[in-house]
Amino acid sequence: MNNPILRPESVSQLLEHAQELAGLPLAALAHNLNQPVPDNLRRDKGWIGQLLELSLGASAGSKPEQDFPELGVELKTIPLDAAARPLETTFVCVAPLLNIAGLSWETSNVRNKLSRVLWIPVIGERDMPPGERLIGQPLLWTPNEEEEWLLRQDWEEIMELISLGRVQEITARHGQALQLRPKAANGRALTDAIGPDGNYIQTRPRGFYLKTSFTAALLARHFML
DNA sequence: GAGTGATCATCT
DNA sequence: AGATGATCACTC
Repeated sequence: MNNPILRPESVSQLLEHAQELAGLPLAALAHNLNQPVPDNLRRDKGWIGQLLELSLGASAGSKPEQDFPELGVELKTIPLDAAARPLETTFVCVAPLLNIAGLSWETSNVRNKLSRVLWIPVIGERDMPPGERLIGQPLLWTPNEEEEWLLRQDWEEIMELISLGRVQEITARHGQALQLRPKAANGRALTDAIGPDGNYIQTRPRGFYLKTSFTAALLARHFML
């Protein structure tokens, strides 16, 4: 077992730690870290992600930054079924709905977060107890030209609609790789956005998510090599 | 409320 | 069965 708590000093060290976890059931990792193991994720949706953050020494917190800012790496766990297909979309970051005039893809939060991602697959069906799910081989990924092009097209299209006051028209069907969906504590959570007439409206906070077809493809591209 | 970690619950 | 829209826990 690698040393928890210590922050990795280099990307290679981080990757080594992640590789040492491969094959381990989540319950074993949790026990080593003195963490409770829930029977299901219904009330602990972030349990797996937070367990891996703790194990790999990621900075906890709610700052809109990468998990390892000094390394330029974002950590993401991704649930896979037995066929290595993603069971869920991947949350990237919240979407700005106001003051977006000067934003560009190059400086966007989406591009920053996805510029380098350490993917930690977690294998297990939805009905499998979290503790029994297995940690898979990690993948350090940077979007290739085609992937970045796709992400950029989607981001620009979605952001244009938002800037035009059409956020309420955007559904999860927009975009090939990236999609916009609600991201909130519940349906009563509201925030300001631009309305159809250029005025302010109240709407649900939104987040950018990677579609499963995109993450499935990027995982396949690497693991089939 | 806004951000982090995400999966749940329901509809098609 | 897979995707969409809704929701859970926690921190600040």
